[in-house]
Amino acid sequence: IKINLSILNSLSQEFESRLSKLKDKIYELSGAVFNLASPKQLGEVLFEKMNLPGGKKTKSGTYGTSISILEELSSNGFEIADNIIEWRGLAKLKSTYTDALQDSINQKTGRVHTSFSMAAASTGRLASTNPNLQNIPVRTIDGKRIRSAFVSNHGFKLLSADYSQIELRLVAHASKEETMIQAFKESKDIHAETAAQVFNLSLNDIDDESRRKAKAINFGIIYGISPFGLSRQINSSQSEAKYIIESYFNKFPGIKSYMLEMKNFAKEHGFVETFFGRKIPIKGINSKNFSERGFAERQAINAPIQGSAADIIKRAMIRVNNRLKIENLKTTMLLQVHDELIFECPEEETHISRQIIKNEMENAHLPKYKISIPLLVESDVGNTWSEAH
DNA sequence: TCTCCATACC
DNA sequence: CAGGTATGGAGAC
Repeated sequence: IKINLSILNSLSQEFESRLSKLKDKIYELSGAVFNLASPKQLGEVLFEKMNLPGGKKTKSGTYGTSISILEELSSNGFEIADNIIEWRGLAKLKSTYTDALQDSINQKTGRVHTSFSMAAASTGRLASTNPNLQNIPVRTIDGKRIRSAFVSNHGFKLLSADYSQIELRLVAHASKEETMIQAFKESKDIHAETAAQVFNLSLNDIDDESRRKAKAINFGIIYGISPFGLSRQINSSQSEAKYIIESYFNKFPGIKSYMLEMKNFAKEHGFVETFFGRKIPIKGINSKNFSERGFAERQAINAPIQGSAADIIKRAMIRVNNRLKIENLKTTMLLQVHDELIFECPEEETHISRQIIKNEMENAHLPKYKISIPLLVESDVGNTWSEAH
C-alpha cells in the first residue's frame, strides 16, 4: 500500500514536540527526572517517591502502571496521570507507527509490503508482520491522522469493505437464538436490543450507559464470558457482572446451550470445528487446574466463531480476486484486516468494483454453508485509508 | 537475544 | 481470568 512519507514525517515531528512538553510537565509534577518509557521507573516515582494510592505489584515485583491504573489515579484527581496517559498514547503512535513505518517504505515502490502468515493464529486468522498492517491506529484523532498517510496511487482510490458484526451474526446463527436472529434480520441496533432484554427496558429508555454495558456483554459472549472479565470491562463488581450474565442467559437460552455444547464437544474430542469443518485443537480442556481449564473452555466457545469468520473472509478473498480477474478489472486487493478488505481501484472502476466486492463477500459462505441470517458488508471509497474507512 | 510490560488492531 | 494477534522499549543476561 502506498504511503505518503511527508505526512508520516510531519506527524513524527509534531509528536516529538508534544511529547517533549508533556515530559517537562511530568518531571515538574513529580519532582523527578527519569525514563518515562520505563514502566519500572515510572511505578517507583508514582508509588514510592510521590506515594500515590493504588500501587500494586505485578508478578515480576514492579508496580503496575497500565492504562486502567493511570485512569484510576486520574479519577482521583491526580493531574500527573492525565499527562502520563497522553504521553503514553503519543509515544506508542510515534515509535510503532510514524517512525517505524517510514523505515518500512520500499524505495523502489514507495509502498510498504507486509507479509501475511497463513499459519500463525490458532483460529485460522491471518497475521500480518514486517510491518504489521492489521493494527494501524483508527480509534483516536491522532490515530486517524496516521491512517491518512496510507494513500492510493494517482488516478486510483482506496476502497474498504468490511463485514458488519460478522462474529455476533455467526453466534446468532450457530446458537439458533431466535431473538437475536430476528434482530439481525430486521437490521436492528443489536447492542440496544441486548440492553432492552438484559435490563428489562423499552427501547426508548436505553441510554448510552446501558447500551455500552450491553455492547460489552455481546463482546463477552464472543470471547467466552466470565464474571471477572465482564466486571473489569464495565467497571462493576464481580457479583453484579455475574447477575448480568445470568439475566442474559435467561433472555437468550439458546446462547447458553450453544456454549455448553461447544465445551462438551471440546472435552470429548480435544478440538472444535468451524462451520466449514476445519478442526481447531483445544489444549487443557480436561485440566484439573481451574484457570487452565477455564481458559480452554473460553477458547472452545470463541474458536468456532472467530475461526468461521476467518474461513468466510478467506473464501471471499478468493472469490473477489477471481471475479475481478474475470471482469477484466484493474482493481487490486491490498490488505486484509480480519473482517475488512482494502483495495486500490482505478477511479472509473470504483462503482462496479464496489458492487462486485460487496456481493462476493456477502455470499462467500455459499454454497458450502448456509447461514440463517444475511451477512452485511459496508464499503467506502476515498483517497486515503482514513477517508475510505 | 530473551522476557516483561504496555498497547495498537479485530 | 474475557477471544485472537504483533511490536517497541526497558532491563536482564
